[in-house]
Amino acid sequence: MVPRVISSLFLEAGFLYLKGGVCMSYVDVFSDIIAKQLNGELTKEEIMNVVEKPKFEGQGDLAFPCFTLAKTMKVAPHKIASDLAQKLEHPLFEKVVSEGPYVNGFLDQTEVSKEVMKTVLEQGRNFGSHEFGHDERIVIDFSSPNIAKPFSMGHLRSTVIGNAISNIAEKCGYQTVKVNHLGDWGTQFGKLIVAYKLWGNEATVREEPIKELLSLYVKFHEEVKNNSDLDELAREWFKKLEDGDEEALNLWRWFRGESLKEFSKIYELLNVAFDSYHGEAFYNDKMKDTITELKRKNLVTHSEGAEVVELSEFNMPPCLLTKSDGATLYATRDLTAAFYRYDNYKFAKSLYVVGHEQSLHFNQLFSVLKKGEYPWADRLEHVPFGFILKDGKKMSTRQGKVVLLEEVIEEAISTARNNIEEKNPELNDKDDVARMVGVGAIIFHDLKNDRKSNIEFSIEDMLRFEGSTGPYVQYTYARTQSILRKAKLEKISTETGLSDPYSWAVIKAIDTFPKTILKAFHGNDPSQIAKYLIDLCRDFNKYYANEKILIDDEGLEARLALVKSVSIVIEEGLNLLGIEAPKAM
RNA sequence: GUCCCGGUAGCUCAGUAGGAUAGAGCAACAGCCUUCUAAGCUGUCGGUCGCAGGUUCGAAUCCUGCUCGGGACGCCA
Repeated sequence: MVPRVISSLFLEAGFLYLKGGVCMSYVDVFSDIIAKQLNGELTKEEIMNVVEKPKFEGQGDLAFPCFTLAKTMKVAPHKIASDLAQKLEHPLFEKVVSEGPYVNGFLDQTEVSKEVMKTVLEQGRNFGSHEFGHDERIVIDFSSPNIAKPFSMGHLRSTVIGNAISNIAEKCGYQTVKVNHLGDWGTQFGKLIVAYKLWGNEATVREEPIKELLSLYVKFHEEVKNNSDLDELAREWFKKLEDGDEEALNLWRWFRGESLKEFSKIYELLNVAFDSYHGEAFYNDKMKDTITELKRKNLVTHSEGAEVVELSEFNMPPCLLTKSDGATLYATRDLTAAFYRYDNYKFAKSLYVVGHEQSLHFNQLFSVLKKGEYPWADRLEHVPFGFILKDGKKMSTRQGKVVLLEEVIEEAISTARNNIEEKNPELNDKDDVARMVGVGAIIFHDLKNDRKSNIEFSIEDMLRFEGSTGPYVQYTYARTQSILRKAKLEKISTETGLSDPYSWAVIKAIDTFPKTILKAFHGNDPSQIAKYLIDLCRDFNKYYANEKILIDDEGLEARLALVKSVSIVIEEGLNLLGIEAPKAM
């Protein structure tokens, strides 16, 4: 077995246990004592491979299935399990029993809970952090809205997914470069300039820039149906823009500035910041070099007046670099950006958080770089996500079918505000908390499901604050804070453990946090953390409902240690998703 | 036509290096606040895991075919 597999298994095991300076996992211990009884029938590693979590409550904490053993030993699996279980014992295990073909191990809850809480309280916010990133750089291209178009629900996905992936990467020891690759160049500006010159006027645009520019854009697409000359005109104006025509450039600068002002309001609400706003226009004067470079590598051929890179060996259509009129294309700009980013950041990974409808485009992009044999070509990765659908169909800017993110956020905040007035009118900082909760609801709603699946737009779902939602997690956090305030303890000791079934579920959940972060990182999948938080909160709320915490007895400190541990993990988990945790709500 | 996603409870979705009796939330119904925040907790109802084969001791999970929905497929981004 290769070392990487062993180390990943080791991390997967969870339950890290320190004794005598040797880091042991509970899976490790369990597998070890089984291996010793099997006299070489299976190695410890093979056993670790199949050890799993029992399916049902009351079946213990670790399970070893005996099916494969039954084959080689030619003995019925339940017989093997019961023989084996009788011989297994270890101080960390309260008992080991067989159930059908499984050997189930029960951990000593008092000892393990003490260990877990101690680790969390000592490490605090660093609990769950990893160091394998070694400060290498990951470039993340995300959000990337189009100038002169409204910030739609679709851009929200890229923004919150990219932001969360960035936080998770940092938690794993990487440095991140967050790039907002603004859609501030392209034929759409030709269209917009034409539309503005034909039907627009300055005063209206100044008053409500995004709204007016959008309606001009929509009008262009309506008119072009009856007048195909408009398309040609738009192409000409874009060409002028690329050639540095003053009138075109001035309009472009104006539209871009107004758009950025609007976007920054949204980023402020979402609490997202970028390291670079180099959009497509930034690469305008660098594209000649790209084409020269690709020609130097003999990659460029001519086809129907256009310059392309043939990709038939990758079973893909060719990648177009220039149109027959000489103007560049989307792919040219993305290639240029890839070169620029590698030269400037020497990234270990470069991610593109962009909708899955662009999968072909990115595959072409990566294939061009592979064909050019750039050694870093395989460090680029497309992180696709599904659409936000309206009535089962993709929303289209061209037809004006968009839902504006800012309006949705405002509505979420005011709903949160109403809830506060109703449920907790004495609360301080109502506006601030309402903002955290409203925005948290929207971000969580977007992140809780697999990013690849399409989402049917539903304002009702987004404004739901009960069940598997952001506010549910935030509420659970507020509960922990309320208890800790009332307890008035300066330092919580972890000299005693816990052994009731409700706290045990919480302890086991806390313990899987580091592993959940690994899973989220490797899959570029923030939903792992969202789902984890829901599970943790459910376990904690059950504990809260069934065990009285603030009783002055010998178990008080252990219970408070649990509450404190939970609060640390929830806060950190929410922050990784880009959500704030209110102290009260 | 080719390629890429997806089909699990009425709705929204978890669940894949194959494992025990398929899980949540919402909705519906029934309970729990003189006791740590009821944005919570508990219970009831609810499923031929799209269809058909195959591999296996064992398949929602792996393979093949089919079907349905969405998307992409040279001068848009």
